[in-house]
Parts: sequence; structure tokens; C-alpha cells
Amino acid sequence: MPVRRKVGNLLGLAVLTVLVDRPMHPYEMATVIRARGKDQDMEIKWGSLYRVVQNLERHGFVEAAGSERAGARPERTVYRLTPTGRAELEDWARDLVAVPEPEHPRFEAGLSVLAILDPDEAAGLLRARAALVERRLAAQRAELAHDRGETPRLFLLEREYDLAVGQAELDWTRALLAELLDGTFPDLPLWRSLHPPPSPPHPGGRDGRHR
Amino acid sequence: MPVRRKVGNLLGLAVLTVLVDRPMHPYEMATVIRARGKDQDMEIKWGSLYRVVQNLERHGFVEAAGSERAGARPERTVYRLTPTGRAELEDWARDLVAVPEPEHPRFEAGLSVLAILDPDEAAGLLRARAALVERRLAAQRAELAHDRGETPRLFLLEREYDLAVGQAELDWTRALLAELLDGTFPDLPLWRSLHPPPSPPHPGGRDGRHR
DNA sequence: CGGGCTATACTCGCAGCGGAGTATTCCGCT
DNA sequence: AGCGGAATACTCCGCTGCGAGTATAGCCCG
Repeated sequence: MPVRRKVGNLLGLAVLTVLVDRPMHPYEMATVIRARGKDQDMEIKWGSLYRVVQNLERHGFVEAAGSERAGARPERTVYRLTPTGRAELEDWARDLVAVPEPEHPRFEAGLSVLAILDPDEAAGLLRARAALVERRLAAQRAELAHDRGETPRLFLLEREYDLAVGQAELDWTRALLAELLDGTFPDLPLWRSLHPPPSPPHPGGRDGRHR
Repeated sequence: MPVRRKVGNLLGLAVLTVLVDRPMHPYEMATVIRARGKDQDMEIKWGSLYRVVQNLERHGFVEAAGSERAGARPERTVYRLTPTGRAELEDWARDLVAVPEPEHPRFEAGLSVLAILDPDEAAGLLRARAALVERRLAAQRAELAHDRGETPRLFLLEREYDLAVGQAELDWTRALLAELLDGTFPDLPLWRSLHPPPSPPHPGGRDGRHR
């Protein structure tokens, strides 16, 4: 497995990263992370921000660098990256890049239980998904093309990657869908046998229960 | 977003699925899920099993169908799927299949902070990753080919999908790596400027700090 | 026939996550 | 000048997840 991190939340990675440039107070970190669009790259829940910063401090990755107050309002603690924190950031990054870990997208879980749905319904759902994915890809592609003008490619790599993987997903889905629609999919009879039509006119109570 | 589930843990999905066939006690569910290989499809932590079953019961998705004891040993509660539970299972499956959700693989997070590493090191890490991914793909492909003999394709869809996406990831990584190695990657100068060599012979203390 | 190993079948406790809430200030509008 | 809504800047608490631990039963090996 990938090294067990003292602070595992990826929000922590984002925090360490923005602190490389300069010390900040938590709310500002949130703003900067959002501004750089890095909140799109990892599921970030802002409710966890202060908790995560606390944990980073507890483990010596960041430390308070004093506190300021602006006008009224509770004083905000400004945090700075420690050398240990910088090291942790690099180590974490290395780990994320070099060690592939089996991940488990929702779609995979969905496919693993696809057989409990009626095959015709499943085809409809796959078609719907494909349409949505296609639209999202188009939007992402447009946005990426736009940002290329303003941001060096070096900082857009994760978006390129996303696009590549998304496209592969779409292609695979479309291929499966085609097999289902033109009847080439080999297990269709088996699959249908698991889902007897609601009530055939009404012959002698046949009931093809599976198992 | 995808409907908020009362029980969100995917282990719950697996539990509902095995209960379609027949009532079971928790430990048996674990055995069956493992036997069907469905534990490969979702990150399952067995420490959560009893908790998840409890929660499913609390929400009326499963219910105790009595308890048995075998020889000595604490009596095991046998659970059965309720109609609500069956409905939840189908709804959940539909949701997982039809609604694509932006996911956030570890590698994406890694790429988003790649610039903090030295470009040469980054190339090394990408190469290492590519090698590992390639080996895993080969292993998966072999295993899948083997299982094709014993299991209908209908129950192996998620593995096919995994393979397709894994291959896309590998291709993308290799392409990026090639650009880095042959110097085609456009931001290499920028990137290098963020990482001044540890200590150049020792001229007048130049220090190209970024920002 | 006894000693250790593996499989069976759970329980416990706590850290961490995150949804929801809170309080204040600022700004635009009318 | 008064109101409403958005942005700022957090806090709180309950539930979940899960690593670690526990205890017995069966069984294989010498």
C-alpha cells in the first residue's frame, strides 16, 4: 500500500501546497486553492479545513506564524510550512505519482450489480450515462482550451489526464451499449432469464426464478 | 449529485446484493462476497461489516429473520432483504450506472502537485508508475481470460471496464513521459527554473525563487 | 494426543470527517 | 437609511469507518 499518512485527507495536500508560496490563514488558503482550480482535482469538503490544518500542526507539518486581525473580527492565525511539512509534501506527491493503487469508481460498482436490473433498462441507463459523460467531456475540453491561453500546461496536466480517462470510459460504454442494442452481447438470453416479464398474458404459473 | 443514500458505504450494496439470493448471517455474507470476487470491485473493509448491516437494518432495508446457533458459539442473526431494501438496491444500481460523477483518483492529485518535484525526478516516478501499471494490467488480463471460461461475461463487465480505463491511463502516462524524455514538453524551462540545482559550483549567489 | 495454525465469528474504541449551523461585515439597491 | 443577500470566517457535534483485538472450533502434523 501507499505509506500510511499521519494526515490522510487530500485537503491537507492542497494546504501544504499553497503554503509553499507564503504563510496564510486558513480561510485564505481556501480562497487560493479555489482560485487555482485545485479544488476540482480532489473532493474537498470545506467543513474539514480547520480540522485538517489543526492536524497538520499537531504533526509538525505547519506551525503558527503569529496572528493578525483585520478591523474587527476574531484574530486569524497565520500558518507557515515547516521543513518537515515541505518534506511530507514532496514525499506525498512522490507516492501519489509513482504508486498506482487500485481505485474503485462508482461506475465499476454499478457494473458489478448490473445483472440485477433488466437488460433493456440497463441499456437505457448506459445510454443516458454516455450522453452525460459526452457533454461533460465537451465542456472540460472547451474550458481546458481556454485556460491554455492563461496557464502553462505544466499546471493543467491533471485536467488532460482526466480528459483522456473520461474518453476511454465513454468509448467503452458506447461499445458495450452497441453490443446490447444490436444483440451481439452473448449473455442476453441468460440475462433475460433473470428478469421474467412482469406478467405474461396468463398461462400456467411458470416462474423462472434464478439460482 | 447522486441521491444521498441513507447507507452510503458500498459494502452495503454488496450486502443487499447477496441477500437477493437468500437470507444470511453477516459472516456468511462476507464469505459469499469474497467468493464472487465482488470484494475486488469496491474498497471493502471488513471491520465495517456489522456496522453496515446494523445501519441497513435501522433503515428497514434488511430485517432479522431469526437466529441460529451451530454447536456452541454465540447465536448468529440471519438477515433477509425487505421489499424496501430490494427497491433501494435497484435504485442505487441505477444511480451508479446512469449518473457519472467526477471522481478523484490519487494519480490526479499527484499530477496536480507535480510541479513541486524536480522534472527529472518526476520523469523517473512516471516511468516507475508506468511499469507497475503495465504489470498489473497484464495480470488482470490473464486472470480475466481465465475466468471467462467459468463465469459468463455478464458478471465480468466491471473487470473489462477496469482494463479499458487502466490501459488509457497507461497510454497517457507513457505519452507524457515520452515528451519529458525527448524534451518536447513545452514547459520544461519554466519547470526547471522552479528547481535550481542544489548548489551550482559557486558563482554569485543567484537564486531563482519562483512567483 | 497435544500443540500450534488457520478459519470462523464477531466486538470495541476512537479518530476523523463533513453537514449544518452561526455570527459578522460588506455591498448593492431602492 | 434600511433591507436583503452574499461573502467572510469560522465552530460544533454526531455518525461513520475501520484498525486492532478477542475467543472458540476444527484440523493437520508429527
